[in-house]
Amino acid sequence: MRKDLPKAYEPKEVEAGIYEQWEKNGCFVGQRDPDKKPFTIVMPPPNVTGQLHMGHAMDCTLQDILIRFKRMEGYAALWVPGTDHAGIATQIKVEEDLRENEGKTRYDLGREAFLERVWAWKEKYGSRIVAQQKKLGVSCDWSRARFTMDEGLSKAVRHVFVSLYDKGLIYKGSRIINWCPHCVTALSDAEVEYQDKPGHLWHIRYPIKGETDRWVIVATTRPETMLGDTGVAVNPEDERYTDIVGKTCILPLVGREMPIVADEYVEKEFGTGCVKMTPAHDPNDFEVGLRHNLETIRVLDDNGKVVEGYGKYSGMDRYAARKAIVADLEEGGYLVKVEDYKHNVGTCYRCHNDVEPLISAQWFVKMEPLAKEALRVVRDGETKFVPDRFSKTYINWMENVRDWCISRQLWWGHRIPAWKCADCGEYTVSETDPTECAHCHSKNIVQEEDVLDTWFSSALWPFSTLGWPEETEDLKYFYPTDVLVTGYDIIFFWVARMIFSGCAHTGKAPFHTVLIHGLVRDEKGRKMSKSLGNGIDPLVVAEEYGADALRFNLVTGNSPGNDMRFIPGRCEAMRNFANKIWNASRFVLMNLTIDRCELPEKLENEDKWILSKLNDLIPQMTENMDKYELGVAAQKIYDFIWDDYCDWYIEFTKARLQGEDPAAKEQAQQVLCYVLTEMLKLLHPFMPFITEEIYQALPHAEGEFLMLQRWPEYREDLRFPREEQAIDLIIDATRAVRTKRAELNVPPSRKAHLTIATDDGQVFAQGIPLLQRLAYASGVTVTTPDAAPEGEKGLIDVVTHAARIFMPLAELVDLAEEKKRVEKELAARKNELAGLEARLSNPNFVNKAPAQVVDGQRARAEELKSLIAKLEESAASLG
RNA sequence: GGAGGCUUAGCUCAGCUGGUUAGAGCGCAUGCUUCACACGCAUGAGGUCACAGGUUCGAGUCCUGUAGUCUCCACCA
Repeated sequence: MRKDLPKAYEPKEVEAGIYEQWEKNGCFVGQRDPDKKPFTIVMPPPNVTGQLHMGHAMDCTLQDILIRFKRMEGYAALWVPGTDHAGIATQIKVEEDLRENEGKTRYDLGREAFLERVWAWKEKYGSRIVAQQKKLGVSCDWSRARFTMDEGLSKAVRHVFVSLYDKGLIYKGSRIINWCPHCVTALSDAEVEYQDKPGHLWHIRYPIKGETDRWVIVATTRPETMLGDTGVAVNPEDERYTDIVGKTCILPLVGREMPIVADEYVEKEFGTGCVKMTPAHDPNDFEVGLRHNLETIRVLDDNGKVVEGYGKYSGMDRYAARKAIVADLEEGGYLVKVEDYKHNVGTCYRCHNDVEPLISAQWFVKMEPLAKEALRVVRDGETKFVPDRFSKTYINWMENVRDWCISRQLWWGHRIPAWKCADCGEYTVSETDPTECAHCHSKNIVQEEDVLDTWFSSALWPFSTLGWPEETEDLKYFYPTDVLVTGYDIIFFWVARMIFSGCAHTGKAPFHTVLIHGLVRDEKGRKMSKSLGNGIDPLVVAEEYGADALRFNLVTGNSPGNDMRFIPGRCEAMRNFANKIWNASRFVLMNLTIDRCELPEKLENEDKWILSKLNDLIPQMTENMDKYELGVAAQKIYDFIWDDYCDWYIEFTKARLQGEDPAAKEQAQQVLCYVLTEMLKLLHPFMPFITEEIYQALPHAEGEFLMLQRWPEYREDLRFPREEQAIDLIIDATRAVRTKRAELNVPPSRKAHLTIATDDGQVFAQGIPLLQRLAYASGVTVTTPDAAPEGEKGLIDVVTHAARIFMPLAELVDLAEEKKRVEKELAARKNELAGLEARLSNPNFVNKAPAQVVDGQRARAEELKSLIAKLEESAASLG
């Protein structure tokens, strides 16, 4: 047993070693056990090339707390970790690296060689995030770690693709999609971020064919797209334009003849009421175009440059083209006016360049049939969001969900398992690579170049990681999983897609609870971001204050689903808390002569007091944990350890520990040790390192780990309400004495004899050793109220509801001031009592309020009466 | 345009299904080398719980409205 703990807790010295011990002893491994209930969490897989940031730290901490709690509760707990290949993000990083260091593009290398580079990159950085997670103490089962592009997971992806395709739920179609010309790929709707940007509204004249000096004036924010205009639309109700509907106008600079059509989509009030139609580059125009048979002419290529066939504009970047076109329009007299105009522009969530809507052939998942079941499980409560409000967010999105564009023009990812036949033009979609066209048996087939959206594979994460589509033992035992913990920012990207995927492919919702947390912001409330440079590295914090302090900070002081500000000062407070526990334990160990921690036969009042309070705490914490109120539970154990155990109980035991009675000494040690051990268990999910370290120093069975101990349970035999009250009286008295002494500036060294006049003589008599130490008493006399040393010279008294306590400190007191103070207190108490009595005499209150509340108020009224009586006596004695 | 959050002590935030005297951490003030801890101990100051109504015996908590603030979704050229 180690007793020579250093004076201050040094997390750096212990954390790594403890983690290694846990890992070496297989503490994290999820064991299928038919006698136990499973509890499963799958970790949201971080980006394989990413760094651990504060958001991950919070996410991991919450999961670790849950899984450690459930493990201690006796569940067969499994936490599956892993990483995500993160298509665009990773590919961009490698491409950047390639450009910077070798001046090459991915095309210079070719697909195969480029992918080798990405895999190398993955190997290099993939392990970094794992190492970082370990520093935080995460207790996941590393033997089951998965990567989204593992063989097994890739099989699952392929299986799902084929199955959806066969059901007609995956199709390839030409649609307006969001295109990022910088990343050169399609984006799903969810990957577009809208930003308010200042721009202009250009009013342009389009001459009407066959008429002189007549034209329509259209307003646009994107003049360069006019090259692709194939019509002009007005509102059918708009009387200004009824006569021109059906006529033809001529596109300036290009000379194209285009119809003027009437469509409800156009709003009369906006701009001029005439809208140029560019079906190939605007989703709304595309829809209008379909209704009126407008041509679809693409004028921008994949890189955002004007396509061939437009003279000098061809080859220009879209912004250069805009400039040139506006200049030419002005010169030709077509430009009527330019207004400043602020509008919302879609930008790429990766590179933040403007998204270019354009028509393109992409693969889609048909969402409507899939959304149905995904909605049902949430509406019916089979899957619950915590906090509940996020289910509204989810339902609202799912009800309005649009088809999911799943193809990405990237190389890094799961390549779409579809082969196009050069002869018949049909697709062959298959789980194994086909050698011939399934339709015409031609050998002339080519696989699609594109890969799948990253989220296509993450959507399968809860079951693909457990071996699906194979019927593995893990899948049978651990699936469906229990809780999914993630930030609200990826409810649509990820949670929603896991839910419908789970329902569609396994027939079950993948988890019953989604625990949503907020973002971690900086001290000023700003999002932590690379560009702002305000990110705080969790590992730096863990290094300085300890992983436990960081974890505790991340789960307390905010409520679920709300963003939290990361205040470094709070970490310091949590570090101090860790140190407090450390020193309390050091105190216990220094005084420990026993080698087993069992409750003694004989218990003093103060022992019963702490045991009773601990006993109360247990079911409360368990309930909080069950309701995912982790911060509340953490706060409760914090308060118990600091306020009850350290501030009072340890002080209480000193009388015995430093006394002469060996039996009393041992008895105090046993209770100290017992309560400490139980506290460590309750704190362990939150602060795993320090609790384990201390546990290892305390008497315990050889080779056992705290993390595998059972979560404490409520014990009927440790309920001591009477003793709890008794000690509360002693604490009240102690406080009253201390307050008075502080008011009078009496130094602790100046002890004073206390005379306590009380009806609870026995309680106070038993408390004499405690009072002596804590209330700076040189001696204590307990008498009845009749025998109070009223009016005796040199005595001043303080009052609690149970006692008047006389101290020989009168010479320090300004009697007039003292009288004022007592009278002020008296007035306040009388006021309070009056309020209470009014309530208690109200039949409505007495009849309607729960008995418990009424009794409580009656008891308080009695207390007040008793206090007032004593205060009156005290005031009287002051003359 | 639609939805949701937030507004409680100087600062950052708790406050579960309405129920005694609204809490914490930090900061502040005063005192303390009390033999676990100055990363500490003791004591204290500091709040008309954004505002206005309503429901109720009782509202920081529930309802309605107002103001400020933040976020998400949709997006009109």
